[in-house]
Amino acid sequence: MLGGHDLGAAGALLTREFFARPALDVAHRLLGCVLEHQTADGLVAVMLTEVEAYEGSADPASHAYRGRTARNAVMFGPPGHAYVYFTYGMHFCVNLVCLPEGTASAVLLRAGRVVEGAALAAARRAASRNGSVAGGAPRTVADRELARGPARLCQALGIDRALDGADVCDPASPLRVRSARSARGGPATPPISRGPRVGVNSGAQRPWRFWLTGDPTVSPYRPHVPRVRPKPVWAPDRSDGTMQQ
DNA sequence: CAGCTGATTTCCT
DNA sequence: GGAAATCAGCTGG
Repeated sequence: MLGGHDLGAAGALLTREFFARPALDVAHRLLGCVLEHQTADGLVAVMLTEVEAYEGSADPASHAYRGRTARNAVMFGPPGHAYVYFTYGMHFCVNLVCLPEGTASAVLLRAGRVVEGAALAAARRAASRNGSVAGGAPRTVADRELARGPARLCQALGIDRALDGADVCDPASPLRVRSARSARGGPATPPISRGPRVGVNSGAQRPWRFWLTGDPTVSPYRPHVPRVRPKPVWAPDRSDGTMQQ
């Protein structure tokens, strides 16, 4: 939707105060809010449908559990900034920092519904697949799959480490968050479900994942499963008893 | 749909 | 050196 005039229901930017509270509090309030990223290619916006709260020093599943590092430094900074990290050698995930400077809680943005820039989002998602499709029909990405999962959400929005530390409360920032549209004939508070966080080991019993009940863009739940030994084999005996690696 | 596996690199013990 | 806040492709039921 292009903003012609009087989008009365268009959400205002979330304030610093909104984020200056515990992550558990911020998490469920973020559901229904809109994350948007403006780039030279255009604007992509998603309505958040799934989030997870991470406490800092008190939460063994948090990246900040063992203190400040180069990677997680932004989490210890002021609220309302994006903490973007790189994982599994290929994926980015984005969090929004909570609580005052000095503490390190944050909310992981796990999924959303694309509400603007769907064509650009789909192009980014498809491009990450194969770059160019030779001869065959390009695989299309279903609308509901565009931002279904934390790494997919970052792909659809074009988020990477360059946005680590971005202030999402600043109107001049390329990455911003708008409040949920107030009820205009709709329910003021949609039904929210909660359950254990995805893919975490320590602290898996804490039900700190929140999502919009029944929303098709919410990612499927996967419990944490440690991978088995990757290389049980070694080079045949060469009589010197040495092994590679 | 459930389940398994490879990809790929950064960070920390 | 190993695990990681993941995803896509493939197999089999």
